[in-house]
Amino acid sequence: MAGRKRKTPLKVSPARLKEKRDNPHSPEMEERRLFIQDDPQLRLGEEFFNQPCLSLARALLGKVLVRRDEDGNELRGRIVETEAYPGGEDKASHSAGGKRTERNTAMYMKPGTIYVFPIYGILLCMNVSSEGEGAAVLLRALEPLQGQTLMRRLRAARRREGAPQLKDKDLSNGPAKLCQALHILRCFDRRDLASDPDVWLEREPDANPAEPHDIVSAPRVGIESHGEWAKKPWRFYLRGNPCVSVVNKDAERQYASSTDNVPHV
DNA sequence: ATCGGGATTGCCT
DNA sequence: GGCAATCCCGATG
Repeated sequence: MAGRKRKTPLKVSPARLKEKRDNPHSPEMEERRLFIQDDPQLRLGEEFFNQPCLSLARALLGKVLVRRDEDGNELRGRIVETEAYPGGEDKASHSAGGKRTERNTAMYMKPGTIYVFPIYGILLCMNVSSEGEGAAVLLRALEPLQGQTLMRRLRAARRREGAPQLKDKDLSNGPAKLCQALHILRCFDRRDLASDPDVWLEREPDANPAEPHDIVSAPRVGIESHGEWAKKPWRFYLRGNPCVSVVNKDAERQYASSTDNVPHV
């Protein structure tokens, strides 16, 4: 497929965009989808992943995770929420204290390596290794961009028969949900995002450097038992995005916007 | 060989 | 908001 480029970015007010996102069949969403094409220029290479854990966790926000299945269908979701697990002293990390096991091997592999681990029996979570010994970033939520119909089918497998259809924003708003929606499997563990044919990352097709992301940083979720480490504000998400799994109002009050989290008043 | 717990989800009240 | 589901992994004996 030839890489068709959009001439002018789609301009929609945030409130309007939120409304549109909830409707997968709105003209805006259809148009957005049409402009998404397989374009090698967009794929992120190994240099992108080679940065410190917290830095990578922020840099991943807005990037597009792409999954190409065996029939050539491409599923796309924009990363809207991540968590950093730098390892070392961090008790919440699978690599705490430099611990190495069969399961967490991928955390020690080169930046850009995928770490997939099973949780609660049936579910999976996906991480991306960063620079640093045993450091990785957990992907927690995506905003579906392409392939919503297939995502809905993949997600329906675990749900009660006759349950109402999932809204777009509920397809991948959680770490295990995004693995289901993009058909990320256990066998993807230890694969390289920079070179794998089935899964990769792309830049935002119409990112505007003049408008940096409004990033909220908050404590990570689901690790309350790890004392002081549970308080570190190492979860990052795009403020106001409807696909974020858990909104932290305290964190949003405490910090003004932007990419640097300068305390506000 | 056994045992305890987990970076969650979905359904029920 | 509560709570069961579900099983693999890693630690321990």
